[in-house]
Amino acid sequence: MCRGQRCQTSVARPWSNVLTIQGTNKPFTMNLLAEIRSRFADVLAQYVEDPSGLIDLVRRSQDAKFGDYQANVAMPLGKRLSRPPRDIAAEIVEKLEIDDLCEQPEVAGPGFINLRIRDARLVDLLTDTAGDQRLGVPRVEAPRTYVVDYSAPNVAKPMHVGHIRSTVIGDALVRTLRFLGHQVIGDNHIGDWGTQFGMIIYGYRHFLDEEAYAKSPVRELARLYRLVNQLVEYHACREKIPELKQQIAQLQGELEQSGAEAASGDKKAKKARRRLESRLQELRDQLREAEQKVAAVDADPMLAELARQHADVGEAVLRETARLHAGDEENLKLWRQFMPACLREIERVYERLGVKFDVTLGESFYHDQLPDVVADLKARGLAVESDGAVCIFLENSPAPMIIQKKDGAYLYATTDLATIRYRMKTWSPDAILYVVDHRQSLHFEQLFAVARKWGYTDVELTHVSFGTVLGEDGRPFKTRSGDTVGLEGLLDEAVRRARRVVAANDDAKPGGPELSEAERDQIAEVVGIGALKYADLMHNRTSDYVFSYEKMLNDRGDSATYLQYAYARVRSIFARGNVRPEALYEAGASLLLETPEERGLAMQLLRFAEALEQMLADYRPNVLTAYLFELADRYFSPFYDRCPVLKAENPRLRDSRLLLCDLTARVLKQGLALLGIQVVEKM
RNA sequence: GCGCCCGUAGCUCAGCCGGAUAGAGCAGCGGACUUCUAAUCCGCAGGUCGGAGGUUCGAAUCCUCCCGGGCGUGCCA
Repeated sequence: MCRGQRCQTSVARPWSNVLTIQGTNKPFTMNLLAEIRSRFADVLAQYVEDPSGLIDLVRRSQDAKFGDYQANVAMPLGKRLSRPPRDIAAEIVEKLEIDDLCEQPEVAGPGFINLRIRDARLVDLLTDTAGDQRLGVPRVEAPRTYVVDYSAPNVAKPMHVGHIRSTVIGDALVRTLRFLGHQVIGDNHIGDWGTQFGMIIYGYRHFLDEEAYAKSPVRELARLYRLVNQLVEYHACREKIPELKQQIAQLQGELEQSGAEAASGDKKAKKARRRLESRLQELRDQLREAEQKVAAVDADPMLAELARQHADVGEAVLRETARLHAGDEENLKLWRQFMPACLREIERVYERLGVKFDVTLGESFYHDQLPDVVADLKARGLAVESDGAVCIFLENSPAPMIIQKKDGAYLYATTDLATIRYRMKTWSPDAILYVVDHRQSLHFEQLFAVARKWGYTDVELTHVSFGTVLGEDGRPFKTRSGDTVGLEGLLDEAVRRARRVVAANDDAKPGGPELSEAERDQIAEVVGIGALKYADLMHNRTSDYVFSYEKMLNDRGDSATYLQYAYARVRSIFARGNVRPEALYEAGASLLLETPEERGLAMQLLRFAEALEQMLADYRPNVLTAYLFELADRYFSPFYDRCPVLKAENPRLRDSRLLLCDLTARVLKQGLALLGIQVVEKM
């Protein structure tokens, strides 16, 4: 495994067996918000039949001056019961049995109920949290079985930046679901049966450099893929260019005609004109791209000659692919020969990213099940032939789902259906999550609808969609020919930048550098990879993702680096003070929450479970990154700034603050771990 | 044409099944290192939440229309 992981060996361990919990015997795990909500549910049941809708209105307060939690239930109730909301609020407060947990609730404004957790309770709860390996995060009462379908690259093609999102988001979901006690099967549904193998097979037959292949099969296969792909594109582009030019000319003509109408000020004409213009621009971009690809080959005499000799390479590649699918022995043999190298290639990237799958069942795995899937759907009357293709027509769907082409070939819809059937039969999951970009939302809508009709009604099927990877120009990211931003290159760049910053920071330390070269390397790996992942996870996944080195490798502000640094600073307090966290617990250190900073930090630490629950409610890792950043920035920073730890006024206060430090470190570490991001003890 | 998504500070974004004064980061300005790591902290400035209506005690959030952008839409994945 990568070097980064070894950095953590001396990290604080949980020590739940050391701590004696005072005042309670129940095994402690508590989601504070959930507890408060359940108290309210009891009271609300007296007002409405089903309080579940109202219960969401019990939530965390935005501002400390409104207490820790607030219930906004009185206003809608007032409406429903035609009574003054403030009266209802007062009545609810009267009936509420929450005295053990909170101060006397206050009614404010139009009927807000503000709750402040009792300091003594806060101390108890946090003491329990400190003694808990799981940091107060309960295991779910009813564990579910999840299949998470993520990453899914096409093997035999180099992985690029577009693969980051699915991989990183999926990994975070898998880790977090598992931490909460669910059973999770992480499945990498790789593309291992597509046209790219036709390309490689063709390349292998015509352009193989045997010496290079013997030396590094992966590299040679990648070269063959790129070469054949370039030739195929060359011919395709050459064919397309006249067409494009004609379309452009035609559009220009239309545009000139529409000019007069638009000038008349008619709104519709103007709009139509704008649409024409943008379509024209699109075509021009396509033309420019095609011309560039052609020019790149023409400029290289060797390539140009190859292109001339292999004029029908596009057709030939499809033929090789079809032969593979038809079970041709020769091609199958080559496929089997290539696959291990291809798998090793992606595995190397996953290892570096620290991502592990439980199963890797790609398209090829389902290949021989496809005829039966189509036959079954036909037999049930779900699928019918139309224009020679086998289609499934759905209500409210703009197009049918095609599961077999008129030439007999299957499509990825077919594979996806076979995959659902296999997963249901094999694991009987309660939920299948597809971490796939949002451009495929129609496909999943149809897929899920068909699955329901097919009889799989008892499973949650969710498309965990995410935004498109955009280039710096704001256009959808595309690999420029010959200038691919490979994923590995990106990782290298991230680590290289991190290495520079690590070194600079270490050199600038007042007492002189503290890190060896090897340590610097380890830290750079953890920091670089962490920055990359965090940049992705911190955004709402539904937003488009603008690819930018600057942003992805951000090491300041709201970034993984900031959190890792916060962790290292906390840990350095223990190093500097020569304190083992375990010793605090053995000595029975207790908490004192006397300043707003200490209380605020304590409260935030207690909310870890809430953050995780909220993250999983919509499968949104950015909820957790936001929680962690808030913990470090809004709560820990002021504490660190104003509450001296090692130089606290007295030993009791010092120990209390050390406990807060330890908890902060553990929550940061655990939270980042759930995001697939590591920490280091020193940076 | 139809469908889905988006429009919030100069830039990048959070907040969106209605809640109290709309938040961060970056960039800008001003401060803080003989002090538990300055990859830091403290402070200042910055907004008609694309526009117009509507729903109501309350709208960035829900509804309608409009403007602007992206994506998808019968034989790619």
